[in-house]
Amino acid sequence: MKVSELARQAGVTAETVRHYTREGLLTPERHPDNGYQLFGQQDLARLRFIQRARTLGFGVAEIRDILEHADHGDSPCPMVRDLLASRLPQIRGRIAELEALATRMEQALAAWEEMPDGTPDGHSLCRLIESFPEPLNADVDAGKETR
Amino acid sequence: MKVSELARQAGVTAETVRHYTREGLLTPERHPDNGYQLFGQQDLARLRFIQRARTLGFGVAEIRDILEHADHGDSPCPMVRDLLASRLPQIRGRIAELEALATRMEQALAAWEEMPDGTPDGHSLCRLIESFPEPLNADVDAGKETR
DNA sequence: CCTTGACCTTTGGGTTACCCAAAGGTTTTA
DNA sequence: TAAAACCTTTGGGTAACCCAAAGGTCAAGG
Repeated sequence: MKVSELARQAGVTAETVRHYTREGLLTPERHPDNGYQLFGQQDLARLRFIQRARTLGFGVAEIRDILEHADHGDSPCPMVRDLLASRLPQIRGRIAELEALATRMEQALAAWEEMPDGTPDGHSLCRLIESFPEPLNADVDAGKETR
Repeated sequence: MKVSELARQAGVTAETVRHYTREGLLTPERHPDNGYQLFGQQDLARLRFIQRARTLGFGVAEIRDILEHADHGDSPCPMVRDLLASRLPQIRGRIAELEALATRMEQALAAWEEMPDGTPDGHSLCRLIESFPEPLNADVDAGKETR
């Protein structure tokens, strides 16, 4: 099957399939005449594996490593477990950060009630923001997600 | 003061200051002789404002808009509140996703106990991952953070 | 006075997981 | 047979910085 067909069967976009192919997670054959990429059932299984792994928080590069191990006949499971174990606390930490962020946002919105808009006067831009505790030189990137 | 001085006083890297300057959040003067960027107390206040705003989840582009409003004498507060209000549910949603991710990871680690490593055999790469429910064509990007 | 080391500048590339547009070849279908 | 639908590769964009390179500037010590 061709790119779009595989993509549809797995429920992803053709671009995503091409991306995984570029990254070496999928290695389709080429139709000798037109150069089209040809995928088989194996590739579909692989792609579904990739999706599950993504669901578990693995990155594309990590999944490539896992697949390469498996392709070499080595069990990737120990690696998988280690990655999972080391990543989990990071995720928990991230959750705590976002929780704190949400709390700060709620506080700001609540404070809004009893705070006038006030045109910026050179001393203040927006008290809503300025009345917050200083980041105090710590890790200040709690906001903004890539997704 | 120069870049590094400002950066140190605010507790960020010089690169970050340069980044904000490139993005137009900071507009230092230039020393006529050597072209060095010169920042004043105002810039320090501005940078601290930026830090607080980042803490509240605002993006650099948004902060630039906020600053521009203020610079034009308009109160940015209404904008700030709207941004906060619209972003909050997204953050909550993100937290729920990560919570689900952490739970899946814990399930996987727990399942590890009673599952042999098993060399990949063509039918299975790593049951630890494969025994998970299919993403079922939904939004499959719950993992991986940029930070 | 001059050398070093610390600091400044700009430019350009990397990070993550894709998305999207463009230009051009192929296949399918009406 | 011509248009619609799909394929290919290349290159640029996203968010918020980090880092290296090449080269100019400045403060202090010998």
